[in-house]
Amino acid sequence: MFKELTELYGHIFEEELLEEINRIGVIREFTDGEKLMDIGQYIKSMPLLVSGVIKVLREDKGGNELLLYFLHDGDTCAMTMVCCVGQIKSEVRVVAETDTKVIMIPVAKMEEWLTAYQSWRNFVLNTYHTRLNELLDTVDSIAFLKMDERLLKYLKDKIKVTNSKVIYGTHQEIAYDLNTSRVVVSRLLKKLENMEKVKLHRNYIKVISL
DNA sequence: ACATTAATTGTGT
DNA sequence: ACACAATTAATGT
Repeated sequence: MFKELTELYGHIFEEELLEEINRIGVIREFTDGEKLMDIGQYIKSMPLLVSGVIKVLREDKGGNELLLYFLHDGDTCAMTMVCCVGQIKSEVRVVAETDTKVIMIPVAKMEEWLTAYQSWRNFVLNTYHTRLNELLDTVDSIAFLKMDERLLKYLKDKIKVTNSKVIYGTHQEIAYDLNTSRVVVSRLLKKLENMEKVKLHRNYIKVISL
């Protein structure tokens, strides 16, 4: 675990802190589709992503899900940090998008480090900042973009976080993330295929260019 | 290898 | 949005 730790976070945290994370943190693995945390839950530890992709979702009264943003290695959940400090219930659902490995840090420690380590404080503030920007981005996209543009953004994001030109999953799953119907997604994807931007297959999509 | 079935994707209204 | 058609993958024989 220490090797992965230094590779990912070595440039951000000082030696001393890395060692403490190594000592305190617990590795946990989640498989595709597994929930790391759900709406209404209290949070007792915060995850540091080591590998894989996680998505953060919001749910409306009707049970419809909406994708807020993706997280990948080197990220952590900004919501978690706020929630655990205030002992507040989670407002979001967090689901493993691919098989994922995380380091769990107990709340108490993460608060302690906040005052003890400059680099930790910066890290927390930084991720909070970038997450907020991501969030504003998706707010914009929902408010101002039409479905076809939202889908495009979704595909781009997914390529970025997974580092792969191939997107696995069904049209239905994409529809859930975007909170629309499967038919709409299928039609738009078909258009993109005709424009030679993607190649469609059952259960996966190859991206040619966006 | 073939037939059957289930799941995913495509299309017209 | 719905219904149905077409296609593909998975499974059993």
